[in-house]
Amino acid sequence: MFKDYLDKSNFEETGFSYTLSLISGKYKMVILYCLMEFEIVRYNELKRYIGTISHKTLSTSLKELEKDQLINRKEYPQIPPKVEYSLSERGKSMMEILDQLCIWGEKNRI
Amino acid sequence: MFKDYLDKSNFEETGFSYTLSLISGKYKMVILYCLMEFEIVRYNELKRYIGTISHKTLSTSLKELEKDQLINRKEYPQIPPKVEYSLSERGKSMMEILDQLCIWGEKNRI
DNA sequence: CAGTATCCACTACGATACTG
DNA sequence: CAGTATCGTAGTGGATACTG
Repeated sequence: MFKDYLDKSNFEETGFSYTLSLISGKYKMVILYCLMEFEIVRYNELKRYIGTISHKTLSTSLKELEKDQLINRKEYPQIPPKVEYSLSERGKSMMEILDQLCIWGEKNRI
Repeated sequence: MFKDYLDKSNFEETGFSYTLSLISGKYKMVILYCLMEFEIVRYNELKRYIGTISHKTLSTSLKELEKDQLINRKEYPQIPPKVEYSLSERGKSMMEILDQLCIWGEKNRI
């Protein structure tokens, strides 16, 4: 799979680079991780859970994750507003792969 | 594995975060990838192959990859200098996992 | 050949205030 | 509650020149 890079002579076009681009950013993986654990989470719950994240970063990260179809956003038209975030099926399938990285990291930490 | 995060309440401490930290940076994966394909590569070969990378980035990336023991650096004491880089066994084992991400990316590109 | 050193530019992110 | 807008900062990478 990696050797596709050679043929294309452009790393940006590989599936690997594409996958990484989906999770780049300081908090995207943390967000995905929270959604995996809690399944359905509201905006402020997420903010409280992660703690150190700013509104701006949480907001833009969620928008990008939604655009990349890794998460679902469900908005309830009511006052006060209520929005629930959850992993999409696509997001879940990616998380399965990423879990392997976690295992490697645990085993191979120096 | 991911749920270790919950127990630790600190994403930075997870194996996942650790693994990502090893490959963070614009070109580290590209370098690792080149070493996987060509096996033994000299500094300027690497530079020529990657093309867009600057000396500074290539130099610091190689140093960090070496420090993290993902690559080997072999220096021949001669004039002009000759240095060969290659994947370590540890590096190879990580690349096997990362290849999965490549496959996912190819299958799931939108 | 295999790097360092220096300076500059860009962007990601944080803090804070404001809004429907 | 669930965001957006604005401003400021810090770290990452690029261009270029220099060296053993």
